[in-house]
Amino acid sequence: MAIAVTKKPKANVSRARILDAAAALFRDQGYAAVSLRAIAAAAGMQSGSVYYHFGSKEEIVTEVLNLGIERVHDQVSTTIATLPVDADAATLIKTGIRNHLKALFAFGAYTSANVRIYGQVPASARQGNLAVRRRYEGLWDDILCRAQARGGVQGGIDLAAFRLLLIGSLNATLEWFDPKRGRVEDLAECYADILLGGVLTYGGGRS
Amino acid sequence: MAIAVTKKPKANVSRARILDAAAALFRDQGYAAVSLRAIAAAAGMQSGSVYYHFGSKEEIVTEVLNLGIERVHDQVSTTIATLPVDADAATLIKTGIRNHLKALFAFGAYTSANVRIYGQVPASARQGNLAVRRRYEGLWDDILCRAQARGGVQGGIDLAAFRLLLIGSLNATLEWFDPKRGRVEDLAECYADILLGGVLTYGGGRS
DNA sequence: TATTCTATCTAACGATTGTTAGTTTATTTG
DNA sequence: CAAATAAACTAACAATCGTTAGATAGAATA
Repeated sequence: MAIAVTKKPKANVSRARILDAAAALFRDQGYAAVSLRAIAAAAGMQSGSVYYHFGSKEEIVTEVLNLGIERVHDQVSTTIATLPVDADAATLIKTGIRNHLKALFAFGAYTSANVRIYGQVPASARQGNLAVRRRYEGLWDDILCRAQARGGVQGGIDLAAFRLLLIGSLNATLEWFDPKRGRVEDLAECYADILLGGVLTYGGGRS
Repeated sequence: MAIAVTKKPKANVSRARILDAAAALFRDQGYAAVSLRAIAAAAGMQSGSVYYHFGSKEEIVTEVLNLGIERVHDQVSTTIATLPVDADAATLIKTGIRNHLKALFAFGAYTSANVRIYGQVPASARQGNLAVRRRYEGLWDDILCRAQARGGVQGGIDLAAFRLLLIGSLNATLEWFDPKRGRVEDLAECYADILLGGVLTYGGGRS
């Protein structure tokens, strides 16, 4: 009988195609401008068929929003976990920045859609995204807190404000940086240099 | 006869009401989600009447986009101009940051709308906003270049990247900062401290 | 006062929206 | 092979969309 593990294999493929199509369309045109017919067409099916996989347009956008954040969360969380326990503040924050940016552009459709349409999605979809959002903010709070505990952060720095500045500036790169015209690693290095220079105590000692 | 300067006084009032209403609605719901009927209702008229003042929905959004940037431009440009010619790098950049944020929240509907919907507006509206955008980027390039000439900027800093990081992080505050719960001046101080500490040569010398 | 212009309203147009119901074709299971 | 389930299709629904045309008030002008 082989191993009957994968249930409904074809449905999962179609589901993924719908989500991919929706994410790309939402990113480019916004939530309301994208019709279910456009999503269905981009996924290679008729509009009615989409309702076999999702209950409503709202359900689709909620899943797109969640996937956008979860994929960045996983990438940052995983790579931070590989660092030695005594990693210094600069290494911690730099690793977070590099992998946030990497995930941002690797899953561009979902992450761009999230950044762009979050503010204009139905309230219930925003509500459905809140927990995942909070969880990612918590991950960064942990990273920054750990960096501070290692003694590498300036005294007067408001960690919550720094987290907002950091994530805000990283997400804004989606609006101008083209990964085909430059390496994401270089972008990360550049941003980390600027941001860390203002936060790390031992970043001083310049002329 | 008095001075017959102001032509069509009532039309200008209605025009402004339409733009105000449109900016707030675009900010909250995105471009496509806002109907002309909703704009008209918020401006206190019927949908057909809007077409007396604007030729199309696209024309409205183009003007909203332009006003959003122009008002920030004017505020920053004006305040920078009042600085002494020998103002140092920190003063220059800090003044830019403070007044960018002040204008951002003073004209919240227009500036938020600009930041949020620029990526999902018809191509022609984006095209109509390009010149104003470029002009504001040029203003910041001038400020940063002048700061560098005054000798206050670290050697390795990529000024173009810094400008993108700076404006990106400032605009992102629209998504979380509430001017009713905190002073914009304090926000500016906090952001300037973090951002400048990483760019200014004389920002070093910490423990 | 008669006329013209300004600013608005009303009513309708074809197109498109999210969604649903019923049907048909593949695929899996017994 | 037969029965059952999965996954798609077609066609239509009421509602709403941007936009237009023509009518109608009020204000300014002559």
